[in-house]
Amino acid sequence: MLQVPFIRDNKEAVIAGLAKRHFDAKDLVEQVIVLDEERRTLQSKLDNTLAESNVISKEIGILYKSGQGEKANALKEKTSALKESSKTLTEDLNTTAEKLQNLLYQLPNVPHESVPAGKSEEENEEIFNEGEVPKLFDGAQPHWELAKKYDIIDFELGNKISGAGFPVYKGKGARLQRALISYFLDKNTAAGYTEYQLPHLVNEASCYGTGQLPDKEGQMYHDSRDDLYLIPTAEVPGTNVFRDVLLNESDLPIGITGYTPCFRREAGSYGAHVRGLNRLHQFDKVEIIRVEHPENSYNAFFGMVEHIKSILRELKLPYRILRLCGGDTGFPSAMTYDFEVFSTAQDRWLEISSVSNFETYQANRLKLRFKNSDGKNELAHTLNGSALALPRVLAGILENYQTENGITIPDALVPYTGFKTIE
RNA sequence: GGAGAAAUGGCAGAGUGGUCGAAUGCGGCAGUCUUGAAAACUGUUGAGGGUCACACCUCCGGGGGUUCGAAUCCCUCUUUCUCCGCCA
Repeated sequence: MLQVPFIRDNKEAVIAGLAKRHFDAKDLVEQVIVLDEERRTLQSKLDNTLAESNVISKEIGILYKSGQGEKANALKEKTSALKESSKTLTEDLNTTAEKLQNLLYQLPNVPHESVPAGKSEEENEEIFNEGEVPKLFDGAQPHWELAKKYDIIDFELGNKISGAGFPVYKGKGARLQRALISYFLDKNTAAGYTEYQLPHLVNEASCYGTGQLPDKEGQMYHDSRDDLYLIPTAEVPGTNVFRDVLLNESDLPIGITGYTPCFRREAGSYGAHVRGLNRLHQFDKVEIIRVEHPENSYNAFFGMVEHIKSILRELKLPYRILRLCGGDTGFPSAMTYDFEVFSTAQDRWLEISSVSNFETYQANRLKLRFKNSDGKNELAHTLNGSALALPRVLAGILENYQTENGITIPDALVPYTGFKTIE
């Protein structure tokens, strides 16, 4: 959530910045400023009313103590009018504050100045590309065929047990999943991230904290009986570790990593691109999350990008990095880079990681602050990235490492799988 | 699931109707001392709104109520602890 004083002081810059998303913020921004003024006027009226009644209450106390009950009773009558007006003012204030809040929820983050304008994913820019696309033999297959051929993922069985989008991993497929999780976690902890095991169900406040609510309600599974949400990503419980937290400047930077399953309703998704592992209702992901000093957050961002590069390099997967344009950058993010692995058999790129700097946007909702060197409380910056999402990495491995005699396991994973091929 | 107790500042912990935004201790910050550090001593130190800055207002788990006045009394919800039951 953007901060009102920031909007007030940088009105034109905010509108111009959001225009890069093809988001017309002009009316919203105007309304925010008007409502905020209204809010402050009401607040100060209410404050004055309360101040007056506080003074009278004190007088009454003193009068009673000195035995002047009659005078005290006379004063009591004065307070009833004050009570009435403070009640009305409070109601007005709450209404105004709520309206303002709802407007603020509708404003996405202002993209970083380096983020190019653009409407959709077509305008994302490839900024890096590494790894060799293998020349596959004739008859190479997409991963869903390979999964069946080697009996390592059973989509039909998942259909029976749960429904579409809930695959069952079996034998070496299951082991490979577990290997990837351990491998990613080891890589992340070696890079300084602290491993966390986080809840897979979270409450409403946590969803507001990271911005899943109120916007993306329909994308999450919800247990209405206990009012809990299944996490769509470890970002939600992981970032809410820092909700309502006041840090010391010396605590920064903080990096945590965690493996969780992720649950997404994916309402509205359809078509050939959702086949196999490409899009699932339940999938596994290892996430990295950072809390940073505002001055260092972009260094940290590029550090995360380098870290993910090093993993993909070690797995020897062909990948590219996209700098997302304004229109494709997620609502709360100021800057996002996507990583995509090349799926040779499908002849297309698959997103496997997304690294974002949210600057203060999440921290403002979370109330995540640190005490800066002036002794003032200042909002921290939050960042996160996948390191990495499993299904499409698995798809990439299966497809790119296939041979006529089976699937070769990348060297870096062999210590984790305990086997070198799937045949 | 049943019974009881509790929830106060970064942490611990006093405070049962008015002068309490809240004693005290720890921690943090600044200083004295020291070559430096530690210890000791002195001072300082909650958050939000508001203001150029003050003033002022709000906040003692959340919400509601009683009262001229609530951390303190009442209702309710949530959470934690103890005991019992159940259980991976």
